[in-house]
Amino acid sequence: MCETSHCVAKKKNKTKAKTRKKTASAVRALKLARKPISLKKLADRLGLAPATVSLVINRSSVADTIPQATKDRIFAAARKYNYRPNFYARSLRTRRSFTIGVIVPEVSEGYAAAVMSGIEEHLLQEGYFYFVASHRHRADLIDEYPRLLLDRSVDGLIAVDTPWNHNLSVPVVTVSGHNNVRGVTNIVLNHDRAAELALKHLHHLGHRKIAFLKGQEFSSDTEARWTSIAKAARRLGILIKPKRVAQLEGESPSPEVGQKATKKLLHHGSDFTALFTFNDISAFGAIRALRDAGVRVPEDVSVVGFDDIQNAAYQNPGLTTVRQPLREMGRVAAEILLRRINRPGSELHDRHVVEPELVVRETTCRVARATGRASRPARRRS
Amino acid sequence: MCETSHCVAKKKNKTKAKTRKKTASAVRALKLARKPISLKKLADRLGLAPATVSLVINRSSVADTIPQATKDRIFAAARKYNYRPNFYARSLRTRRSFTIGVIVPEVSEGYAAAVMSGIEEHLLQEGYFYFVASHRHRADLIDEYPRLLLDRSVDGLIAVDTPWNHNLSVPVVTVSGHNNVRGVTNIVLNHDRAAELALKHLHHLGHRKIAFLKGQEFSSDTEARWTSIAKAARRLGILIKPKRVAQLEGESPSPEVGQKATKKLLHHGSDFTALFTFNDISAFGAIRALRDAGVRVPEDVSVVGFDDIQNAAYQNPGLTTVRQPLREMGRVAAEILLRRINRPGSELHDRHVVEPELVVRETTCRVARATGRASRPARRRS
DNA sequence: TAAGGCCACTAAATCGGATTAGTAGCAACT
DNA sequence: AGTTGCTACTAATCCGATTTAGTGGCCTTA
Repeated sequence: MCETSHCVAKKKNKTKAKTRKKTASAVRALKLARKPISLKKLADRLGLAPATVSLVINRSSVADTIPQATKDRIFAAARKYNYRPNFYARSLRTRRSFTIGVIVPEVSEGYAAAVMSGIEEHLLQEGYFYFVASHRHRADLIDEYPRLLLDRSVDGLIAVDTPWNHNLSVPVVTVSGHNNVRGVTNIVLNHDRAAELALKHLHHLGHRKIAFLKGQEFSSDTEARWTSIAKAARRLGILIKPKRVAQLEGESPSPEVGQKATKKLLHHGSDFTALFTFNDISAFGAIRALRDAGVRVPEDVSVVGFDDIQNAAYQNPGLTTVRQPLREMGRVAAEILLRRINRPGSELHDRHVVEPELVVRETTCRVARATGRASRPARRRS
Repeated sequence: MCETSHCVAKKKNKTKAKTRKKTASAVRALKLARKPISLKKLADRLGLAPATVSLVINRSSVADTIPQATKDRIFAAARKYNYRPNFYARSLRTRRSFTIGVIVPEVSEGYAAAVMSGIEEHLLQEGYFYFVASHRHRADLIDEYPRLLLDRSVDGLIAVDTPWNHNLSVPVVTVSGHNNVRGVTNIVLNHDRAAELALKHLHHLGHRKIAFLKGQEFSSDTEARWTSIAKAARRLGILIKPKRVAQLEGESPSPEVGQKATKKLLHHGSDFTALFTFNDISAFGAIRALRDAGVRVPEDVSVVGFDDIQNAAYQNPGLTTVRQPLREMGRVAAEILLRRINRPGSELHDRHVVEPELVVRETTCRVARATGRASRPARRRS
């Protein structure tokens, strides 16, 4: 099957090379492309049975005894008439679609986009295509899309940052899903390590009063991340005061949610010298809120983000953040999924852990010596 | 056909509601979902012919004379056995896939992601799914993907920011494509207006020495944008010195390319009080380069970006930029495409123009009075 | 010369629906 | 009594491949 698609791809390239030379044949090829020739007609032209042509083109072992001369004739004709197998007919028969479904909260947002990029890289290279469905955290869509995708006979599913409790008939891999559903492979970050990296960094810089932006309820990373933070904090002797914790609220993938949460923190007179946010996007908003309140970053408050999305590096100041290897997570997800699709028997790990990395830029610095609490009482504008 | 998918969707919802109540039936539904029942078997159970069931389920007008009682029986059975039509069988017969292909340079980049988000919004709501293929500016992939997608029997194609000279057998809509291929609808920004907005703004602020970051060769907007800028500059009496123009180079979708180009500008001793970049991403890089060279933004050099991607507003300082309604462009592209697919006869406009909007934030300000040239001779670090 | 084996294919079933032309049965009308 | 018309369906073909179980012809070998 895989061979088939390769073969087709090759054929096409040759056709292309040819059409480039002659305009006349290019036009013909174009016309033919309009209404592709069917296997049956191709066989007719060749004076062979469809079965023979099919076997040869698919390099089936049944065709081993067919002389090379005939095979060549068949390939030549396929090229000449620009034969392209009808995908639906083939899928109908083989019950394989070489298509997978990808479910994300929102395409236009850095996190999912980066993961998708990794997914795509592996998938397209293996001859698969993928459907994207973004649910924008709407419960009904989270429920419906898996079915809709299944209706489309996807060979497998990848759910990114999406709660998952379906038990489907096709292999499923989740990225940062934290539900334990049997048969689902989870690609997850080592959150313990991530929390440790961030908090150790802040601790080294002298920070003790650390505030947190906790993720939205619906984000599947929120719980795991928070548990890890609590653990790491305890280990380092950092006290997490409820007053210094704000939860992100709202489904918008924009920095505003971080800005709002931070405003709330400031409003409640919480004092802190550092802020560890749930993701980079909310860090951007947080920095904006801090600046608006006359708090300097990092002189008054250090900020550590999470994810290291595209332009975290190009914020001003450059954002210190915990990098998730998002692209890699996507790629690994695709790899594992394809392996499970193509080797159904193979043993199945229910999680694959990837490691975070601390990227120190310019939003963190040593806590101000004099007071030990750099943040002045928040003075909110407007 | 459309009705069909609606019908199926509705049916599913009901099933769902039911399964929620009883766990037993939920399990059964699940088991059935594993190996969906076929139309033929369903018809057998009903003691009817497959044709009848098909006609009723698809609400064909041929079934008008069938008594409601029978129809109800059929729907009830479909629900009970969780009948879901095989998508490939159906597509094979009807030659409609309710799938379209979207070709973008790179998914994980703000521009394409925003457009995709708009595309998706309309598409999914109309019962379509879409394949994404990102070519990363590789010529071979730009050439190959349309064919590959066509092999998958997509009903139409949307090409985002991608040069296009294919003449395909399905409707095609491009977003910011600037090639004139017959039968292809182009969604384009009013670049004349965009250039005018940006330059007038800078002109009003007293800027006369304006530098430009021109887009990469491969970006399909580059030419049109540049032509518009030249026109607008002439009208405003702004002289465009070649020394003040740098072209973005490299295929990376990261701010680095803007940073590099700006460094070059500074390195060549170009003096300017404002910089108009090709897009926001490169503006981020440019600001970084300026700051690294000890040039303050906006006090020494004003910067205007282009696109208004997600966190342009959350840069520090907030980026003044020309907004493209990217989401809307995607949505319109999808709308036009579906219209062309579903009403092949309808008249076909070869372009649809959308309007830009200037978003003034904090990277532009009045040119320094004293000298009329705010930028100090560039002193590069490292 | 009968049996066996190989070569080069092919016939036919199948995947799961959509669709068109038709038909059996009955009532109403002329 | 025959025709028409309607109701309620169905038979059969088709979409375009894949795949299994052959098959006819020729060459060996015992």
